[in-house]
Amino acid sequence: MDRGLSFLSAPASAIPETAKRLLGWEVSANGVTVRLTEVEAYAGTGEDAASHAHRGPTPRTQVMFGPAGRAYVYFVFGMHWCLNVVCGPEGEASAVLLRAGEVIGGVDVARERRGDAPARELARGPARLVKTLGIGPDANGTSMVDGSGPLRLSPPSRPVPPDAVEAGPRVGVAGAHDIPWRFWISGDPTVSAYRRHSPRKR
DNA sequence: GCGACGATTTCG
DNA sequence: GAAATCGTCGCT
Repeated sequence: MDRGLSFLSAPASAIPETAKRLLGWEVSANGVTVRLTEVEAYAGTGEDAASHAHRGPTPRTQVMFGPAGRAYVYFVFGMHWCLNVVCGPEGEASAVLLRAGEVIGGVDVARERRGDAPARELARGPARLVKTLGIGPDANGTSMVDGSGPLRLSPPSRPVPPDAVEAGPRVGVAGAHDIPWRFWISGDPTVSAYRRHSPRKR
């Protein structure tokens, strides 16, 4: 893996650092380019109660155990899709959830998919980001780094200074509130709002 | 086979 | 605050 992407394959224990380094990277698909402003790190089996891979591999999480640089796309709440970049060595599950970004290319195309929304809200939230990119379940398991799939991950046009990165608890997770594995660019208007997990009513 | 529960968004 | 809406996974 070239183009400065080798850090994606770092050991799963380094997943928070890997997530941080993805801020400012650009994701392109179907005519839209998004600059990542908010991400979350998820570790593998037994290490992270909030990770889909926490209890070991399942049919859904198979791709998380594969090589780094592939897309892990999952369905949530009966209506939304979310996109992760699979990280770590093959066999170890870890991934970075792409939570939000700034649309820096193809704003008109993004608007067609998202409807009339302020520019900063086009990719503000993981499901909105997926919709803006025009991808879906077909992208699950495809490479984001070799051009063979609809997605392409590229280095930042502008670097993000390390001191511009803030960290906090992940959004909407049921447990592991003590783990500050959500990272975002400080003060960026495209970063989504923090919401704590809300249990369903009986 | 069944049922509880989401790494969310949108509307009221 | 609460609904919408359905695939997944563990088994109450």
